[in-house]
Amino acid sequence: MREAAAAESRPYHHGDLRRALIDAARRMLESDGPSALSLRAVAREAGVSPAAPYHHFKDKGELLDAVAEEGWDMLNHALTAARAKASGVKDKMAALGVAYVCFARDNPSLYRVMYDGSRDKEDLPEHLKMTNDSAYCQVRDTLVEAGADPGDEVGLELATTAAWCAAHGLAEMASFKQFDHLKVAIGGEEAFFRGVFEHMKIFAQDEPK
Amino acid sequence: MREAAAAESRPYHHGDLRRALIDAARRMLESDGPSALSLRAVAREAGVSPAAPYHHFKDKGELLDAVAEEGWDMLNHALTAARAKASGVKDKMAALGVAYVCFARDNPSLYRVMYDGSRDKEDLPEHLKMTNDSAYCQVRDTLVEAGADPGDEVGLELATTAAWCAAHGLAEMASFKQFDHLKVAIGGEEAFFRGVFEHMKIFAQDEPK
DNA sequence: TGTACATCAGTGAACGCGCGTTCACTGATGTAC
DNA sequence: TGTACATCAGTGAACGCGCGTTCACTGATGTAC
Repeated sequence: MREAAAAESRPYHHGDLRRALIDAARRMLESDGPSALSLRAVAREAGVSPAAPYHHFKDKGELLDAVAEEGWDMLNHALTAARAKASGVKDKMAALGVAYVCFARDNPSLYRVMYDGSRDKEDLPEHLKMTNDSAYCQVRDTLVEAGADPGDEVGLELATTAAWCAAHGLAEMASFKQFDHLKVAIGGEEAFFRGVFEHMKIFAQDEPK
Repeated sequence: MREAAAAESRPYHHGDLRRALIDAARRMLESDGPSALSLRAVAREAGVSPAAPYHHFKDKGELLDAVAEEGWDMLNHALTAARAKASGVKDKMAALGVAYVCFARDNPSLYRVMYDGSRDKEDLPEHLKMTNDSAYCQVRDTLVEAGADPGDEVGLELATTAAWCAAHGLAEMASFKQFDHLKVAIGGEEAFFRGVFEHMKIFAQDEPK
């Protein structure tokens, strides 16, 4: 229906099929989940023949990579916004954490594709650490602002990693029904996120109360 | 080869095909990854016709569930052992965390199947919370031993969730090459795990140093 | 103890399916002269 | 400004593949008498 209508009005040359394919992929992703993301289905959704994508992507993997990269960009922007909006230095880390988890909640399948792609390569995208406004660097810089010692490289990397792991862990867990009653008891989903982060000191041994 | 040999000596009735199928699945899982886990491939690996598994499992999902459940059992045992072995109360939480991450490192694909099954149902297995020696309960009880207030139900659940998320996050991250240099700098993988956990207080706001 | 028979747990062929990818093709576009 | 031609970006049919599942079947087992 939708595709047929698009096909009628579309000229032989699409204009920006690459863009259209990525958009189609993201649309399908959030409506049908990652397992429904076949190259053929994406072409179908974009109203184009199964062979057309090969003029823009070497193979299915390359399309997935493009989708994932857009996801990382979106995540960066979400964190930038959260960081800018947070009032005090003290609040910034929690704000980053909540923004991270909200991103995953709002784009669950995209989030999955981002990490699946990385897992296959056994490495996160390079630009995560290299680019200055990358998500990783924003967490690290915020930690420094909050008082972490920028001279202690290993310590800082560990802390950044710890924050990232915590956020990722919650991001993956938060969608389980198991926690619904907790969210209610606490007064909302964001409060739940903050509540979890507040307890993240539990593994610490060096600062007994 | 292997299957052929097995087929020669095997009688018409297998004896315990259910067990053999789960074993075959786990073998394939760790050698070829979760995406290679088709019902047909499992039957092949077990040296049996593609239709045979249907006498023991309703469908592919039921086999996967059985595999996942075995995974949860193994995780429970790993945590029990770690908890028993840890010397002081203070060390137990870290020991649990490290044991959790090591389990995921040693059984990466099984770990994946455990959570994938849960994600589809949007809920973790029921027995995770119900059974007394479940992984979840062990974390919770250890927190109480370490001084958490068992009367504050919500707080305790939050803390347990926080610990679980932290461990899960690290478990998924730890396999990325990105962290190899950190592991070296710190002096080993386990030290890296402990180092990350030690920084897990970073989201805390209520206890400024 | 022997036998008829129901039941259980396999077989192997077949079903339809959607997939990723390739191929020879053709319509549209842009550029050199 | 007009035209020949190379290049680009589509088409649609076809390839081989492995999948989950079903089916009619058969060999092995166990049980009632």
